[in-house]
Amino acid sequence: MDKQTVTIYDVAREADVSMATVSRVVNGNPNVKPATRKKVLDVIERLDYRPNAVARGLASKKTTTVGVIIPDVTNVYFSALARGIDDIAMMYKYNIILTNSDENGRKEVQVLNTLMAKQVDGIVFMGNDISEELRKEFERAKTPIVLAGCVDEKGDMPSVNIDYAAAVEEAVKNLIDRGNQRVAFISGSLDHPINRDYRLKGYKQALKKAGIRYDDKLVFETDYTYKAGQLLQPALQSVNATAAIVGDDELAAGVMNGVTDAGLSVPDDFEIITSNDTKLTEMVRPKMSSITQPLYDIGAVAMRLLTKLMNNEQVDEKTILLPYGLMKRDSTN
Amino acid sequence: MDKQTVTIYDVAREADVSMATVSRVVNGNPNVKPATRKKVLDVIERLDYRPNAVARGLASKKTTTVGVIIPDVTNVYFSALARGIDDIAMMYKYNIILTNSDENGRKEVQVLNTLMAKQVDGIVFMGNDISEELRKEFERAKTPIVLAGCVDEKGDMPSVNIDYAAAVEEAVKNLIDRGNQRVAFISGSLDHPINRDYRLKGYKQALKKAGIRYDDKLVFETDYTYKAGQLLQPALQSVNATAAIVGDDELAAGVMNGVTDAGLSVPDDFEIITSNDTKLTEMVRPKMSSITQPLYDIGAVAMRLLTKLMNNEQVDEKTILLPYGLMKRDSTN
DNA sequence: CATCAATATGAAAACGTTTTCAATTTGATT
DNA sequence: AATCAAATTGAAAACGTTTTCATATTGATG
Repeated sequence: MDKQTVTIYDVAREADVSMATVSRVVNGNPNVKPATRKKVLDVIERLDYRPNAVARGLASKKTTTVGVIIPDVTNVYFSALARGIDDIAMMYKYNIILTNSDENGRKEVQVLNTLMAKQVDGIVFMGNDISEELRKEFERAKTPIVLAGCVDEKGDMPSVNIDYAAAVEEAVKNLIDRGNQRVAFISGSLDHPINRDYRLKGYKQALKKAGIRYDDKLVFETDYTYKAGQLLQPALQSVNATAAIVGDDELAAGVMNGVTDAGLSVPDDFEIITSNDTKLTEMVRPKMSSITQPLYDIGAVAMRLLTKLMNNEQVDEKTILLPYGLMKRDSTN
Repeated sequence: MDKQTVTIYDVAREADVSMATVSRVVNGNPNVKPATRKKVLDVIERLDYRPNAVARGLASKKTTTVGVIIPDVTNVYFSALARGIDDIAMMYKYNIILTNSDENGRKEVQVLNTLMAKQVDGIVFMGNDISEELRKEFERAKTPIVLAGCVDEKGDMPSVNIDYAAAVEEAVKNLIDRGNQRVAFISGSLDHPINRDYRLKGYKQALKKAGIRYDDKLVFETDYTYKAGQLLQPALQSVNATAAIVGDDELAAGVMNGVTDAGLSVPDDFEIITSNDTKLTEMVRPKMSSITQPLYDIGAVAMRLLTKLMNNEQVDEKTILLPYGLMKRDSTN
């Protein structure tokens, strides 16, 4: 009934060697005579011995597990990053402990502590904001942490992103160039640095270069949800917006459907550019033009960076910006 | 530089008690005199002691971690289940190690073994098929395993699903009742029991009850991808299908867009019912009618069931069927 | 064949907890 | 005051590895 586990000690006894030797062959240490290695391997096979990773973790102080804090796996943007993270993690023999934070500061702190208690070798953090409390926890953590799709206000943590300001600026310029004088800026909370310090900045910059006066009535701060976007239509109409740059694809889909459901035509009456280029952009009609981001790669590169940090390898640049683009689809002319 | 960790031993020394007592207060064991408890708690606070979960896992043979095998986090259907799993896991103080399997049998087996090596207390498995090899691994695992959104051919593993056959039958009947004589059946591989033994069976049953002859030209076996669905349009037209029951929402979105992009009208020329009721159904236009499944709940209930199994609690029913429904939206008349 | 360096091995000490069992203290009851 | 049960505590043995250090063993070299 009880799990009759076979331990390294059993193998050692059967193979008539010491535990140390078994450990060596299991870990591929070359200092083992081929004959001994074979003998041990045979016993391992015969006994169906599987090393206990927990014991290993205790002894070696390495768990080959990394923590991943994600706002919500259900969100296409984040799950794309998560996939990149997991693939690279697996490639380097790590597993990931995945936890949803709902962007809730308290939950984030708590989850971080659990992960540290579990002795993860590193952490990838995704989220739109880093609360002061969380930052403090990050600082006292001895474990390497990298941010993915998440900007660090103070700019000192390893991170992987695109240049959101430049991307938004380019997108907005694109809309203005086609004659849109009143371009709405729709994003999540402006408390989030990514929105306040990057996207909005790019937006303003584009207006400025085009000689258009900034009008804060055109700035919409909302939830990152489909529903929230859909409900925005009347407000957009009331400020005479003819186009919008939107910070999230689900949100953008909501905006677009709100607009079309109200009888307007996208892109003829209203143009939309969204920000994350998830597969959702291709599934809605019209297909949404978008800033393109290498989502999978952001996760993958973040994880790769983390492996280097965990290995104490020299890393040249801790703040990585990946290239972005602009993909024209059918929500713009 | 090296992590200067404070251990239970440090606390014991400072508080002038034994490790055993510290362990007791940390674990909320009631057999500790209040005064002692306070003394220990104070030292813990002062030293900022954090129990090492790995050591704890080794000593107690419990890791409070469960493994989750998922085909692809990026898939809305599965990520919805995953979210339910994680929430309940967290509620019961478990963490989840999440690994993508890509439905690749070899990878599944390998991942399962890694999870077992890491001594997870339980496993939730999602996937469309259980290969023979995998089944064998499942059987020799001493760890409880539950299937979520995944039918077990042999019917002996704990699982949480809906009654796919009945749901599909009802959906197809719905289409037939509105006059559709040629209803296409579009799903993923028919090698998967869920398609072959349940959905297709429900489909045939509905035809039979309506007195319509089964025509295998109307059965389309394809990938669960948007693209695959989109490319199906010519084939659908060539067999004069006027409606379809589709096994996956992304796939269905592809089918629908393929049809509309070809100039046909949904639902007037072609009706569609999809199967998973993910949020995607609301985002496309027309919105897709769907079999409704309590996705989040399937994950949640599966995890809850797992907690019972892990605790050796009595469970009355190991094969759980959750209620389904039919949601009429705009892809049907 | 003596010597020395390299190569293989093993003994035992970590790693940081939980848990068992016995010992001690406490408090209530005569 | 004596007794006994219950409540608290501590010592030490797990848990299953890795790793250090010393010891054998081997092979090459002069």
